[in-house]
Amino acid sequence: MDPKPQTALNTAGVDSRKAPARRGRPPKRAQAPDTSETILDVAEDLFSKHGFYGVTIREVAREAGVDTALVHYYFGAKRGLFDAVFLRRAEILNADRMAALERYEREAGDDLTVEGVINAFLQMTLEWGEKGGPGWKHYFALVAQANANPVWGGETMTRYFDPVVYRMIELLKRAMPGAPGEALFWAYHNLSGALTLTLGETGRLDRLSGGVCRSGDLPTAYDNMARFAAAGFRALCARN
Amino acid sequence: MDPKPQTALNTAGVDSRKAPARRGRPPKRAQAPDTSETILDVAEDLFSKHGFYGVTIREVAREAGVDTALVHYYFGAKRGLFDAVFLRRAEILNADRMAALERYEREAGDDLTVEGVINAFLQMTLEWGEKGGPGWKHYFALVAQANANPVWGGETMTRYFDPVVYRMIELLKRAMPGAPGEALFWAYHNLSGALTLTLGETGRLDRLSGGVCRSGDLPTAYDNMARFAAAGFRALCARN
DNA sequence: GTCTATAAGATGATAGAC
DNA sequence: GTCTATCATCTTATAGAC
Repeated sequence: MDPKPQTALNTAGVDSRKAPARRGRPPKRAQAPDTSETILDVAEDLFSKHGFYGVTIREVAREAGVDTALVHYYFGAKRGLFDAVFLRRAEILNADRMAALERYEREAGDDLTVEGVINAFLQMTLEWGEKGGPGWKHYFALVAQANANPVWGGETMTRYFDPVVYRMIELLKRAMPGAPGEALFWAYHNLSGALTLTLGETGRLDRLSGGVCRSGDLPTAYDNMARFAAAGFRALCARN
Repeated sequence: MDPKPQTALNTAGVDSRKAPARRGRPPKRAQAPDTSETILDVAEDLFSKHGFYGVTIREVAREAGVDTALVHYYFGAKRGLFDAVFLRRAEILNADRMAALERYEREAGDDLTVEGVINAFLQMTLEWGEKGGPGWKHYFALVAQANANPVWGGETMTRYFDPVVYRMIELLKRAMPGAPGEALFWAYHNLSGALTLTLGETGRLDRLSGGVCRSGDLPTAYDNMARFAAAGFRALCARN
């Protein structure tokens, strides 16, 4: 029923990510872009564009060059495929973001700043967005839509991404001693909206600005987002 | 083929909105919650929860208590139904927001402030969200998802909502003389993300904060959003 | 305006051969 | 692991009666 459990999916090779130096016994199927990864890549692309109900198993199978039965063989029901897509990069991203926050904490010592924490929090989405290839772009577009979904969005985002948010808020509390917890949560809510809109790269800003600003210009987008959010956090957390 | 053109849809009664004092000849079918409005209400609810592909004409018809053929009779293809849902409140909202900005412009005279402009921009989404009933909540959830959609989101948001954004940016230029146009667009991008996440009321913040903050507490959400965004606009637009 | 009936095709999922 | 074949169901959409 479940020949390839979801929790093991992320151990397979991920496009564009350099494999660490090999130690001990080689992981299973480490040599080639295997079939299940191809299916996940195709599903990720299609789900990110058309949503869960807008994609058929047949389309995924056709684009991946396999039969529909094989998709069911690997992932069970359609929902299983979707969950596997969501989980694959979530685990990588979470580990990376947590490491970035901890690296910043170490390097900053007692001189934590709001800007520094926010930059550390945003750093890995910028890096994967810039250097992760189309797979990561599709994934981020999927996360952006999950964040906006009123039915399962809140629950999904909480389940996958809250731990790293708590870690960031913890550091922000040290950067702004005395900041009310409520204000930190509300400020994060605003940053979260800005971040997921940026992740989506929907092109709206391009049209609105007549081409002056580009959704795909991630360094500029993140620089502006970080400065906007830092000022916003300060404004909400200042005692008055 | 099109017995009820889309541009006329919004002239029918909208739930929860008080009709203005009647003048001249009464509008067609002003007396009852007519069938096509019921269909739109049901479709709005379902589309906002499950997206375009996640809703079937049969579901809409069943919930509305009519036959599927009647849905096609009023709105043509499924896409026509979706567009009609989207357009109905967009026209109302645009007129209201534009009026709110112009009212603020008149009242503020030469003393325009960043906070004032942002509050005027946000005012009507807060009011309809608070007092518009479930129909407006569903509509806002739908807009939130449109804003996050990478395929048609950018184009859709531009088409429906850009005029009022240009008006706001124009006023912000007067509140912050010398602000670079690029910075204003990037700042708006961040506000737009925060606003649509707020509109979605996905409940994520409730879980994240352990109940301390509530997505449905709109006055608090808008107050924090306005202060967050005002500080963000100032930070990005300051000459340095 | 509203319904019945139905066309014409797509869908998720599985059993079983290789 | 991979494919063929197939089931039972659901889908959008329309023609035509009332």
